[in-house]
Amino acid sequence: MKKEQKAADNPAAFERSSCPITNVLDLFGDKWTLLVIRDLVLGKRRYQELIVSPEKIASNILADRLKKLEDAGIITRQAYQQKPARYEYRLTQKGEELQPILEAIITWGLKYYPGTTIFPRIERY
Amino acid sequence: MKKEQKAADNPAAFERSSCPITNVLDLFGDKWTLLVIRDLVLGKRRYQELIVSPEKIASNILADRLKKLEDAGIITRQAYQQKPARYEYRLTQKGEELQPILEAIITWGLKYYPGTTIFPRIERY
DNA sequence: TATAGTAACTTGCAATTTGCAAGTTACTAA
DNA sequence: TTAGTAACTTGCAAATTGCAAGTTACTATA
Repeated sequence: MKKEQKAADNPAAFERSSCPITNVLDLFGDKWTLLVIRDLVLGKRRYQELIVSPEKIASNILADRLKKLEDAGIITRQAYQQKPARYEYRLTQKGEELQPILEAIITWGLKYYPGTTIFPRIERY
Repeated sequence: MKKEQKAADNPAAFERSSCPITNVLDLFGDKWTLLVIRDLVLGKRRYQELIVSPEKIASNILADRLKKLEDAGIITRQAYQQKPARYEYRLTQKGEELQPILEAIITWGLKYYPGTTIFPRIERY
């Protein structure tokens, strides 16, 4: 639906409605974004670390999701070297506070998808 | 990616990986499915009740999501009259147990999307 | 008998997103 | 000069989303 028509119904200028769930899903409602958050929680930082996962995320999808998360203030992108510039991604406070959502999903998933197991955190110095 | 190649990497035959989050997102990782669950939690039962929401879900998307949720055992579809057959949808126990996920999303959403408010439950007899 | 209304969808198709796989950039190392 | 690396971008086919009209199986009304 056109943004202008939704705006008419929606004076506070949320994208689809004033429901918090709707607004969260506007950012996280796809199959990949919360998996990127998972991997950052587990300690991955660099693009090459994030691209390696059993789910085999496509590199244009990973790049797209990282950009959206950065724009939303969920993660930061920081250079760890200069020539050439290379970057690490970290969760912000806002991003860290997504963990209860992941935990609730894990709780439900472990119960209803027997045989699933939580992935280990990677060691970081 | 082809299902056969993923199956090779994935002996327990999960769609993408053995992570519980991944499996939950295989069903809920889109912008609409958790909103359908929200509306069922709020007491909506019939298709015409579910189709009316500020987010203006498309009727083919609603039908598609209800079918998927029924196939996954999250909701039931029961006739409330016979001629013509007309149906109500209810959450199963498995579906009710999604509420902690919605609650975690709401908690984060209320904090980070100021001005959002939780929708009221509808009165039911 | 004809017409209108209702609820629960289905359909055709355009627009958008996903995902494959190759390519690009800006460096360093050999 | 060539190869390697990390972080993406690109072109394009396949899949999904979403619009809006249509269908089905009934009942109500004139």
